[in-house]
Amino acid sequence: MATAAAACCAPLGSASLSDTEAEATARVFKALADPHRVKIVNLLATSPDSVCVCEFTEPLGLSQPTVSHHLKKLVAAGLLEREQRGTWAYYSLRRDALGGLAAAVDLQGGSR
Amino acid sequence: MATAAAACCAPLGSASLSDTEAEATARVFKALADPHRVKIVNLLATSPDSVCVCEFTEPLGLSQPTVSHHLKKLVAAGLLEREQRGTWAYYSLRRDALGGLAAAVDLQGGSR
DNA sequence: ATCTTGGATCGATATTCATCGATGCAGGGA
DNA sequence: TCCCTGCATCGATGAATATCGATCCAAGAT
Repeated sequence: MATAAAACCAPLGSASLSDTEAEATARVFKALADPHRVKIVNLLATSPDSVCVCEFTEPLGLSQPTVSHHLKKLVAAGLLEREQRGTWAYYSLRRDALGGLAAAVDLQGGSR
Repeated sequence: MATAAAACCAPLGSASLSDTEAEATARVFKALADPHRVKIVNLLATSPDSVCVCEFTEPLGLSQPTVSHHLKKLVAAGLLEREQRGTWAYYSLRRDALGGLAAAVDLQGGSR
């Protein structure tokens, strides 16, 4: 049985995916189905510390409300974590969730 | 360095993702950002042979044009392969592409 | 208390997308 | 040749989404 896959979504190679499982899996993919959100994840993946909202707007070339919108979607998908420090909001990558997604996509380890 | 990641898209953990790379990666995720397409991939992943279009409509509960629409998106993303056999069109899973995606998502192997 | 600043929410808008009926098209009989 | 069948494309429609300006709220600082 897979280990981290349950932390994210059902593996693509599982015997028979229920409609609910397919929806849950699609929801995680949908969170990553935007270039800006891919870049957010990439920025967080390459940063050792959490990053505050104000540091995203410039590399993304987006307004602050739009950045908040994308961050909210990634948090809702379980891929990011939010932490408030005084006036600032810091976001960090949930690397276990990303690992779970990788396991769910991998047909070799995730299912068979 | 990663091996199969290039066959799909740039890894999420790469040093610095360009806008073009982020778009390419998001495009693959977008192909899987639909419950019906997730189920199509799951059906193909659990089937040893390729599957013809007519076999998808019933388990998906979709009309034939809609199924063709989804299949076309998955082929365009490089995840499926199409083969014509007489009157029928058979689709199969490109398991190497899915493996490449898994490698791109995996922060351990894909980038570090 | 007032001002400033960071960030979330709201409202509006333009674009993308999923879905299906109708149609077109190619291949295989009869 | 004509019909039938499987599949792709077209056109239309309703829903979801990305984006931003304006606004609101909370937390410090003066």
